[in-house]
Amino acid sequence: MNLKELAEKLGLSQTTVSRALNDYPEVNEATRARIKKAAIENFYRPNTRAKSLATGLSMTIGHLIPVSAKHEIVNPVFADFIAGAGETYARNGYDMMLSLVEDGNEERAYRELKAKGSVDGIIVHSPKMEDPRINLLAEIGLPFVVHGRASNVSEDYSWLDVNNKRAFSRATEFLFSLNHRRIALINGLENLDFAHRRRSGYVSAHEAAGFPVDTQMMFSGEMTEVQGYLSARAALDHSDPPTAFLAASMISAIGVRRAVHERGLAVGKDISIVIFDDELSYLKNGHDVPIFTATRSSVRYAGQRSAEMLLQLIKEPNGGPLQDLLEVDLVVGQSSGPAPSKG
Amino acid sequence: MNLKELAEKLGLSQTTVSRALNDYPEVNEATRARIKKAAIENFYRPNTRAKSLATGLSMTIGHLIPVSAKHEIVNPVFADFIAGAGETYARNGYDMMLSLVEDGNEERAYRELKAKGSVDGIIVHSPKMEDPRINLLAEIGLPFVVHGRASNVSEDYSWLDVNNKRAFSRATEFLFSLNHRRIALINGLENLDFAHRRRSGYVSAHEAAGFPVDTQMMFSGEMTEVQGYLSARAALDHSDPPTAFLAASMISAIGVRRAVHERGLAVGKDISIVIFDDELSYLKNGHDVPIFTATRSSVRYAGQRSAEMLLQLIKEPNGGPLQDLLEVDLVVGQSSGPAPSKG
DNA sequence: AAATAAAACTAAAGCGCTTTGGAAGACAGG
DNA sequence: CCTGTCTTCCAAAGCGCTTTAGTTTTATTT
Repeated sequence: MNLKELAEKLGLSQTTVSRALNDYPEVNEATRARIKKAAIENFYRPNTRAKSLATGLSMTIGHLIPVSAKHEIVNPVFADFIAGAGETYARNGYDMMLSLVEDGNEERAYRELKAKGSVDGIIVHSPKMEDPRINLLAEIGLPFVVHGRASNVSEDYSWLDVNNKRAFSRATEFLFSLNHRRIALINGLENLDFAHRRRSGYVSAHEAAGFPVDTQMMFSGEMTEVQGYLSARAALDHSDPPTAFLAASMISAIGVRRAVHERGLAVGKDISIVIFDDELSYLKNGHDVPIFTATRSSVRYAGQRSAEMLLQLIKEPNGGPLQDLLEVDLVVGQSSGPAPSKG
Repeated sequence: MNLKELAEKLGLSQTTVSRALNDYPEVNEATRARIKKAAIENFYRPNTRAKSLATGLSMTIGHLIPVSAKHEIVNPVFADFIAGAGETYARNGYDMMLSLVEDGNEERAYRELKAKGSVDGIIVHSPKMEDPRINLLAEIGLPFVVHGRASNVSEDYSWLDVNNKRAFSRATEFLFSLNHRRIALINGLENLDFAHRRRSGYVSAHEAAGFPVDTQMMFSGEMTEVQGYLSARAALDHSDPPTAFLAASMISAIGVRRAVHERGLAVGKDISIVIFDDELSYLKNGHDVPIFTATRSSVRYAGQRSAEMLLQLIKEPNGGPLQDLLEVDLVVGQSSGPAPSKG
């Protein structure tokens, strides 16, 4: 059933029917009611493509997921972020389009999206430190919100980020307060902006406290279980091993824990672990008592907020860049304790 | 730059330009070359909405993710499945649309998708045991492929599934061969079809071997770490505790391992764990030696294959239902060993 | 009752593409 | 030179909607 058929059925013009359904004022309330009733009864839904062509709005948001050809990893926080964003889109009548973009193809992909008119706005995932995509998108003229930030970008742009630096300095300070002095950092890939900020939080806490940082205790890689495991093993193999680990995600930490157990060490006693917890729905940090002591911030909420910001930006393109910095909670769990006294 | 402008620039009609770009024969090769060159130089991309309206094809595949309002969990295998499917779509010029559909809203959501004309086909995720969506989709008349199967469905439909039953009977038999007789099953939600099949594999292996099954050793729930942990704890609390666990996913198994460690038991020695491994990119089952003994099947590949099948189905709607049953590998890792002798 | 304003409706254009149905030109055969 | 056949191009319709510009009907005022 399309508009024409519905209009004929009602003995009205397409114009009136369209206006009635879109709540324009110039239509009698009685006829509007009649039209809406008929629309429901006939399960009429305007064809999105036609509507989109007529209005110039696609009512679709694009999510561009960078995939590196080398390490084909899908960021695990992605699923929960999408779930959050998806809720917001659904509530506002927007669709969500996903594109996997290979490293190096980004510019073409973004320009194409604009040229093809398939989205009204974009969420940028996993920004790199100096991410060319941001200047590019500003140039292209598509509204966008970055999940995270990029460090050395000239443009003023819209973003939603977690205060990664503060999260990691707090976590580091917390471990200091338990007398840990040798803390291994299991970080994400440090060409990604968030990992860079986390590292800087870790470093600045050391500097503020006057404790030395040892680059040999700083590990960086994909945030996988295996990477966490391998890094932790390397750290524990060091002649002066750490008494604590600071892990960038629940997943890395699971790898760390595996390495620690393998050595016959007890988590929370011999070795403390503090993590950054994105509150992934399938990897919750325990049910009552947190498994890991953590700085916590819901990535699902981040998805929701980012989506809201983007829709706002689409509605008011000159509303200026929107920015939101989420603070983390520090929750104390079973994985941290005072540093074992030497000897 | 749209078609009209490009045509004017070239001093040709829209018809000719359109035909040249779409490789229709009735255009001189010289002019075709000239047109294609100009298209590239001007970064011309046909507007998808207009094209879609004209052709009646949306060139978009819909993925409908069921989300239950109660347990807001996003299936973790989803990200990798999407990554696989996304590759295939990109290669074939298709876009991917994601919709989160709340339990109970499914019928409306699916009919809407058809009525709005926003997709050419659908991938159905997480089929329940008697999933009404399948008959519904057949009725609606949208091509679809189910990732998994539904058990009691009258229609003959297209699906791609892992041989879950065989995977779990093999895993069970493997544990039997190591003299385990008391094996706890940590399963997914058993109203989901795959979990049902896995259970039936576990049960049938017991029956074939003549060993009794104890429903108190069978656990079912969301496939989260916490659920794995809680189930394992309950199993170990039993007066006659298991010597082995069969876990439906890497994630559940991580929870199981946590519970086992908590009791001071050693995995692979006191307690064996065998898992079903979807080869999630961020939760690989070890790097050289597998962490867990596992039945293994790549969900990313499943995504790729499902997408290929769907595109095939769209191309040839009468190509009959396509079906593919993937077999698993059994890989032996560090988490399994002979059952400890009693006393 | 006529004049005016407001309300309720409609015809048709337009969004950017594809595609149908021709038309014009080139070329060959008789 | 005429006819017929290809080849190559084009004008215009159509996809299903929104929206502009305009018309008719109803209500309000004088």
